[in-house]
Amino acid sequence: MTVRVRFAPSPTGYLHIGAARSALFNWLYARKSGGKFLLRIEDTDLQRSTDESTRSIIDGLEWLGLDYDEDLVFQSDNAPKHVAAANRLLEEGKAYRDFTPKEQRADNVVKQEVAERARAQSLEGVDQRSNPYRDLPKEESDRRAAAGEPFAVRLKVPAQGQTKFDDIVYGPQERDHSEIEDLVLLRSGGHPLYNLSVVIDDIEMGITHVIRGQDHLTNTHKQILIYEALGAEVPRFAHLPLILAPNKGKLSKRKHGEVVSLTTYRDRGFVPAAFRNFLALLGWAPPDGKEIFSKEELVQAFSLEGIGRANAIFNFHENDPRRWTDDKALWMNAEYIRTMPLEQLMPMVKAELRANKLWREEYDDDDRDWLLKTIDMIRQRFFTLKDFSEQGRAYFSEDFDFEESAVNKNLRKEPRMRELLSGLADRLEAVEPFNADTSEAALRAFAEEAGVKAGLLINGSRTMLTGQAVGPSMFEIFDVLGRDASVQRLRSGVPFN
RNA sequence: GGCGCAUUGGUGUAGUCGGUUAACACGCUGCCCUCUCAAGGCAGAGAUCACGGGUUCGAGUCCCGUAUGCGCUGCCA
Repeated sequence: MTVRVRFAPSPTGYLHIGAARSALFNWLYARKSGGKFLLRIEDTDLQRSTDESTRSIIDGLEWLGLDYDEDLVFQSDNAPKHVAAANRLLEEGKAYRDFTPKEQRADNVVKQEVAERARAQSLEGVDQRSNPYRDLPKEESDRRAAAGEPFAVRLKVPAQGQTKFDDIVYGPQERDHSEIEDLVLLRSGGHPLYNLSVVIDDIEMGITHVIRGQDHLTNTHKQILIYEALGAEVPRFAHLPLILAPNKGKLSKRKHGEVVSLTTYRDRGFVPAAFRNFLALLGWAPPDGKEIFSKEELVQAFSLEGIGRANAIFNFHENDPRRWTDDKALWMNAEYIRTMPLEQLMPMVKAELRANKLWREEYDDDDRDWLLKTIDMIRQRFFTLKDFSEQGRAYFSEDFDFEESAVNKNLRKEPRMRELLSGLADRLEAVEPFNADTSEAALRAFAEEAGVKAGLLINGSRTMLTGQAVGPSMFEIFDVLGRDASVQRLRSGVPFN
């Protein structure tokens, strides 16, 4: 049997990182087992679904490198099949029409209301099979329907027994039928509801393994009931632990903002492979404790058995811009940026520079070697791709900013600094050839003659040339920037004004 | 309220059939390197394995209970 799995997001907003991880795990399992990874957009909630959201889901998957097989499926296209299935169950007496007038609920208070009603019911000991229409004679039901009376269609859950399944992650699960209400399959407008739709679509698509968030663990029993009523084969289930906010609460856009959106990571300079790698490690661990994985290695190492059961906390710091997302994610990204093959990094750097008008066409031919050398030098201390155009700006443009603290520390403290640097510029101008070694020799000699520590000139030069107090070795900067730019920047009085 | 699931240092995780000082990574501290900052190397702080019982010669590992968190309990998905 070939494995067929799917990622089935509802297009009601950005792609949540938790959803992205579900997609990843499904994809990994499919690739690992030589199966198919399918994508289905669950747009049955037409009010809330948007094309834009669908677009962002597809973009997000592409960014993460998760390619899907076969055609994209829109759940709404299958609505007729869902209705047909419900009608079949109705015909077979496995479902019934509920003529109870529909209750209107405001979406924002529904959680609370539902919980309260459930509490009240459990206190009163309400029987889940007590719906008066459950055993309405077929003739009467047909007659009332034909007369145009509105009704919902509910599944006739057996009064006795229980549903069981063996979750690949959470182990054996069972639930008594008495705890499950006769769930609604079709609402009174005739629209199919989630639990029906997923099941029909999963059957239709030949899904063999359902890998999804743990929030569906208890829903699974209802869905199994539908599979059974339909006489369909029940797939295997693997539920994933949830990703929680630092306060152990639900990670939501409303509360936590952009950190939960996958596109944020793309827009803020993450390398897709790095984020994918980070996501894989949230709730899953390989047997050998390895942490850095290429896509292929990840596929190779992945197994459903390695998935943990406890929810994971996504540990970001809301009020600290430097730690705006999980430390480990940031570290992982930096690790990728400084160690990945340069050829793979370059297209991303090019896009970043281009977006900030720092790209020059010569970088593709005449200055290619210079660019590679420069990128290789500065990438060592960068955390995101953004750094190439921000912290790295001085390497690509004469128009860069001086950090106030750097200027104070490295330039203003020494009153003679301006003349010293100007003197250094004179020396560098005479150096032949001009490179890291010769510029170092020249600077050290000049420092000795002037009676100052080399470090003073080195740090001063760094700030003059890059606007910053930190960065690569000064002599490598001289080498990369070249004689002309170096000398010119040393003489510019800009930061002193 | 009911039902379900979970609980190992700040975070992510490892801990096989129960067996000496609970492991790794991120983060944190210090030292080395050094022109700065990283990286790298070294050292270190931080966990009575949620709590309470029990089984056992011995429990993070098995059993029961409690607490806490999360999920479900909807004509939302």
